[in-house]
Amino acid sequence: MPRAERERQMMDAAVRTFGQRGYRAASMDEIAERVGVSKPLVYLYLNSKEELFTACIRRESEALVAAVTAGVEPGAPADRQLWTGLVAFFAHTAENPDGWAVLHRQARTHGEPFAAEVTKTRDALVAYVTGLIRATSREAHSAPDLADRDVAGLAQALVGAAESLAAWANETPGVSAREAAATLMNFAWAGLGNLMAGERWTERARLLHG
Amino acid sequence: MPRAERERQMMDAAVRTFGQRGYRAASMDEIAERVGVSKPLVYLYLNSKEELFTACIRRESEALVAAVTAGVEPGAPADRQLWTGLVAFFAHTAENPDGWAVLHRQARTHGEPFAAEVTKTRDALVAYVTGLIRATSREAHSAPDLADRDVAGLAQALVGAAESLAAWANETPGVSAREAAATLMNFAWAGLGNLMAGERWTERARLLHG
Amino acid sequence: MPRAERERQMMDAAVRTFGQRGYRAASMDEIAERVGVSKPLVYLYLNSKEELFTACIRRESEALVAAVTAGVEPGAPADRQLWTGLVAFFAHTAENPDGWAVLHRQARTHGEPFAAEVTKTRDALVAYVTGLIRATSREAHSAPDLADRDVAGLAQALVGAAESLAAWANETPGVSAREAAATLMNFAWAGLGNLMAGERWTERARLLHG
Amino acid sequence: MPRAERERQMMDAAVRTFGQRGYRAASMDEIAERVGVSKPLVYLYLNSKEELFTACIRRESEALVAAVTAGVEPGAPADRQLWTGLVAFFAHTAENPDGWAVLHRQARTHGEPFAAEVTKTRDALVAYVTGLIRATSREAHSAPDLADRDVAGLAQALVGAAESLAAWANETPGVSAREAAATLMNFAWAGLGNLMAGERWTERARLLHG
DNA sequence: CATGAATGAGCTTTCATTCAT
DNA sequence: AATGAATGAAAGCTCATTCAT
Repeated sequence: MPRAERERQMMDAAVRTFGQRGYRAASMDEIAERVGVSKPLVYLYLNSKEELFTACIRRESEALVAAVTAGVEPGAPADRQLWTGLVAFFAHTAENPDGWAVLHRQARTHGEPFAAEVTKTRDALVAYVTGLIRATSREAHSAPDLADRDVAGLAQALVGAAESLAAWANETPGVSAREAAATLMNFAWAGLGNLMAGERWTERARLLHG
Repeated sequence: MPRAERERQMMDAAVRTFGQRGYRAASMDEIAERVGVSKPLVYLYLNSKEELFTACIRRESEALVAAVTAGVEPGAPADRQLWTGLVAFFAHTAENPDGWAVLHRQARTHGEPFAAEVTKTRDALVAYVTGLIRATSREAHSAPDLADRDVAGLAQALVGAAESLAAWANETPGVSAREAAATLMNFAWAGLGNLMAGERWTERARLLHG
Repeated sequence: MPRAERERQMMDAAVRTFGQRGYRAASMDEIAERVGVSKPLVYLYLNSKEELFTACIRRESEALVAAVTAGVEPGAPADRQLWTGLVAFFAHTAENPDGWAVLHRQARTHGEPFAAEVTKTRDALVAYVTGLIRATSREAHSAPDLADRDVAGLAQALVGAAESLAAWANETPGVSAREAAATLMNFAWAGLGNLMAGERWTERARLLHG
Repeated sequence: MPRAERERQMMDAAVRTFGQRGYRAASMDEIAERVGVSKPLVYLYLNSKEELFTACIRRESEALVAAVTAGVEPGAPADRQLWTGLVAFFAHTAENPDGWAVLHRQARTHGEPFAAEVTKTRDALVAYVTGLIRATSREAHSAPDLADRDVAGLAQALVGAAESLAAWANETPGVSAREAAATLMNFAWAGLGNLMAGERWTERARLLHG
């Protein structure tokens, strides 16, 4: 069997094992056994557990970014971009639960150098969402400028909500990617719109019944 | 030194160690050393690594719920309850980063029986938020009823956004609990309000520029 | 509580624990707990696990020898002495299964210095049986003298048979001490008698149908 | 070195170590060191201390049964079968003192699941002896039938006597297997013969001088 | 392209034993 | 007469990693 194919098999097995057991609890024995090869071959191709895990993180990061990117129409309005991006995101996490577990749970839980690796990807997604919010802000030019930190916080909130909904959608039978995306759009978009319009919730005057 | 105090010290050390290293990577040696006692004493008092971790999860869960509960005025309107609850939540996670790491990251990452333990607490918080959304829905009685699953998804999104913002606030210097809470209220409340009013974002007719 | 009484309680608990678990598997914790006292008290009174076990062996040895001795009429004929001694032996082992387990199983299994301790007692019993056989030999003075080693072997066989029957009687419901003793007398006595009479089993000419 | 041979070496070392020290006191370190390999290799091949001990018991059981079986002529008269079986038994235990210690002492002393394992083998031997006694009873058809329990007791006594003589022969220099077997035959056979003939020792009328 | 054989280092856990009171 | 607090030492077991082929 050619090396490239073997490596792919190994990464597949590693993603499943790391995703289900975690970095520490996963054993190289189990990974080798899942592939049906001997452990030395795994070491020959992928050098060490740490490198293997890092490679998994990188591969799954790239796959996630590629999936989301493929789902987005570059020139479309911001809310359309967000919508299609979210649908792609939820579809991808639903199809790759172990890969998503590696990125969202395991990599961030097991310290350096893994956390840094996945943080890069997450920051890229947050930056993309930040850009969408800024773009909206420019489109609705009547609005007062949002401070950088506000935008950053909003993007974090949106991405966190998406992550939470991804887990919820995977656990709840029958929730489709579109449904999860719709839930998030309904939840988020009006809030963003109001912010653009300069309306804010405050302790004194509450927006809803104000 | 009396047993009760030693046990508290041990739990403190355990929360720090588990929070920073993860369940598997944390060693009983390190925990004992942090307390300044020998390992057998840790086992004498807390029985096993698994029980110790479970005890940490339980203690931190109770502390978190207690902090949020203490921050909420029971009779207040839903948005006020959400606001004060969020401030309490962000304040607590900021003051107890390791406890929060144990709950949010480690416990959910290391499989059963730990995940079940923390899921109970998270489900309780989600249920509380669900209740707030339902209460809002009743207050704005003009609105059509939201389906159960919609409410559940919204609550998941809100809790996920809060979790994400907690991490962000802890990493970003100078972000206070009130600021994090305000970001989330602004993000979320108008969206909820629109939903109550029967307005939804759809692919065809977009709310924002509609 | 007076020391003597406490020591007796401790020995009782130790005999039960050692008898059931073995020397290594028995823990001082368990023994102390069975008595309902703290471990330091056990050490204060009995010094160490090794001394405690040795004390158990000695106490149970003495109790066994005392029971058998009490069952024997000194002036009686050899077979009568054997009979009453066996009945006493089987009765004692049935009433003190843990003590018997300490002597027969545990002490001989766990090396020096314990094996030596119990060997002394067993050798005394073997010597006593040897004496009975010699006495019989003198009574039946028509017989040719038995070699020392022959007598020693016979005594070993008899004692081993008794030990085996003790275990069998304890495991088999409804087997009384008298029944066990009768089985052994029937098994052994005629063989001894024939030996006294100079008749031996040989490969060529078999006694039974000879 | 090929695995099969290493495993044999390990079992040899384990039998020696367990036989001399007992199950609990034997350490995997010592066993590994005796073989001249590292501990992990022992675990890789034999899984655990418990499995290793069980494997030792089984191997030694089979070896013992094989030795005795090989020594017996199937069609021969009962006393001849007993004689040759005993010679084989004493020869085997003399050649394998550690294996015999594992079976006779250690396995029966350290509770389940080991006791059950060796009990199976011992019961098989007892059953074989029981068969011999029954066969004798049939050959001497003039005798009244012996009750099942009587036969069982006799077989236990005979096997116990053999076990005791095995230890004695191993400790006493110069006692051959044939000599030990002769001692036991002389001791036992006449007793059995008398029983077949319906003569029993009783408290009142003693056979010997009757 | 691939593996059988092997290990150093580290982990959780247990236990006999002591000290201060 | 008695104990709560504490530990040094060792055991069973696992795992990432390598060497020789």
